[in-house]
Amino acid sequence: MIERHHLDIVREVDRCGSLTAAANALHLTQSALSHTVRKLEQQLGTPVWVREGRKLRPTQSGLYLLSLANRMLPQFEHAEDLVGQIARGQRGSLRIGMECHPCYQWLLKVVGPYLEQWPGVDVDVKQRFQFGGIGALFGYDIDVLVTPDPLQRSGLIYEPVFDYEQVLVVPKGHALATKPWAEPADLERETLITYPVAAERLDIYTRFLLPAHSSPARHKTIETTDIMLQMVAAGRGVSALPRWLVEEYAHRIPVTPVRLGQDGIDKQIFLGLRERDASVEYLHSFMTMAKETTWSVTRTLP
Amino acid sequence: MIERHHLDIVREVDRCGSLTAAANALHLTQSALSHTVRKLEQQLGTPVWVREGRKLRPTQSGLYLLSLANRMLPQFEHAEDLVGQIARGQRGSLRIGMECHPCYQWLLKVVGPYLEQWPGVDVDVKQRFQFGGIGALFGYDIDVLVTPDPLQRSGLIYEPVFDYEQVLVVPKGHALATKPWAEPADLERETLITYPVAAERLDIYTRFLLPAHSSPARHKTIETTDIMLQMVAAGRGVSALPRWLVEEYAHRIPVTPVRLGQDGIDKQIFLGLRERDASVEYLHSFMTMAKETTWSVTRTLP
DNA sequence: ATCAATCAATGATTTAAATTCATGCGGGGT
DNA sequence: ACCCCGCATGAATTTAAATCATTGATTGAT
Repeated sequence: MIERHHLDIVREVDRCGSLTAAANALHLTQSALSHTVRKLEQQLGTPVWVREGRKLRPTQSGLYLLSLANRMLPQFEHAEDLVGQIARGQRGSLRIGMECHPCYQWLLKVVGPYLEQWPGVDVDVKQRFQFGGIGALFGYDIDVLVTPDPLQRSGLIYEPVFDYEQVLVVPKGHALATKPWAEPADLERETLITYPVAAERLDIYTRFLLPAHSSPARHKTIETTDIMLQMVAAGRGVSALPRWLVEEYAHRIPVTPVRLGQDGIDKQIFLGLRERDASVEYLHSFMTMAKETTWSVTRTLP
Repeated sequence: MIERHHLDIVREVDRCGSLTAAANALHLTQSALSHTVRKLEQQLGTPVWVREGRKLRPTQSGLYLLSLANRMLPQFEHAEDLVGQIARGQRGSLRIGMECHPCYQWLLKVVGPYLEQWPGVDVDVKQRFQFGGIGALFGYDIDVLVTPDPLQRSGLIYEPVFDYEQVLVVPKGHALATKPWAEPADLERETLITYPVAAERLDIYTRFLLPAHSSPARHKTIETTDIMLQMVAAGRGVSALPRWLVEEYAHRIPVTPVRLGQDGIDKQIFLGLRERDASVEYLHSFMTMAKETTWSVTRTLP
């Protein structure tokens, strides 16, 4: 078996030109090196160096081992460096799970600066989970979960990252656009456009329509926020989104936010992660940056 | 220090799914593996697996080490295989030194079949040596020397590979072409074309012209055999080459061989190599094939 | 819920391997 | 001829690795 140590020896002997010098460089005695070399050579069945007087000349095998050492040792050294970075929490992969569709816009703003600060961390975003976001956390499919429902389970911890108001989105000039707030009954002649998720996870149902036993005239689902707002602007329906998101789009797309009910619907978004990961530096840093980013995002418009 | 053994462990644990199974596969006790793993982990400063009940889940570090193992271990295994081949003399590099210009044509015929029989051997040919062919042998710049001068030195051995007659080459229809042999005086009005080497190494000087105190009207040098013969055919001079070589070219180029002196000049070509290499299989095989090839080459024409 | 089976961790002991120490041998240089 | 210097080698020592024996924990079956 060729061991890493053997490659160390081959490289060092080549560098130093003699066994004795190499032994010093490797913090060994000349004797130890001599023994090791002899054992290696009889194991390989071929000399690694030919002894010409006091000089050593690498044989074919020696030359090959040298090239091997020059290829492999840097890989070992790089690996140790990398594992060290992982150990110090400076490197790893951060898989983010999203249970909050509109948060994608917010996430993009967090990830940009994050990638700059953590060049050693690869970020991935997943939006579909076979056993829900929490299952994905437990199953190590993701490392962080962005969710509005902080379901407490032992082994998981949550941190609130931002609050926002969920509002109705209507086209500019719509009848509701001028009212101070919308009533559930106002939606009974409207088409409601939502992301394609179960109704239980849509606040406009659970906290607005269902309590009033109302329902919209029709219900359409659309995957992406952009198209959704285009549809609203075109008068094809109304939707429910975070206020800050609507206000951000309002520059480009003629839509207006309307409060849902007199008191509005307030929401809170949490980051969840496994307890044992809480001390991992690059995960912790993501939490911190997420909260900071929030500040600027939710306040881009007065 | 990440050792090869550690990579073995990581790979085997991944393959087997448990420490105990991996321990068996590695012919170790469960305890030994456990100890080694613990030491490795505290050396790296990070766990390689997280223990979830009795299951092991690789950490980021573990996943990285696994990919490392899958890259590195095959290289080690391949290296051992290769060194084994070198040890058995089935692989290596064969650097041939040539001190005999026209022999290049002959060499080409040897090398072709040789490369087929020894797919693990790389062949290289060198024609210029700072300290002569023998110096190149001693200096390990070459492994085999093709030479007409078998200078005996301790540590070197020679084998004759073929005999041939060195002849004068004249254009077809030349005055000398019909004579049974040429005399030194015949060259006094001719241009002599040779390879660009010292006169001491040209037999036509040392064994033909100089003993008779003759010299040609002019002396030109040309590197390649083909051009040399083209020049001869064009009447620009005469040359001296092995008879078999001239006869081979005579099909395509209108030249004729003429004996040098009544008795002709007989030459012998030797292969020289270092004594300690004599038992290397692929070198020995080259010797054998060289002799065999000779037979067919020197007798291609009656 | 209990029990047996299986797996991992650990401490003590044994075994094996690597290293050192002391010494001999031989080639090169002065 | 002499003295370094570098490599080889055998015996002693130190260090590391493996085993044995045991424990605690988890899982699956009864």
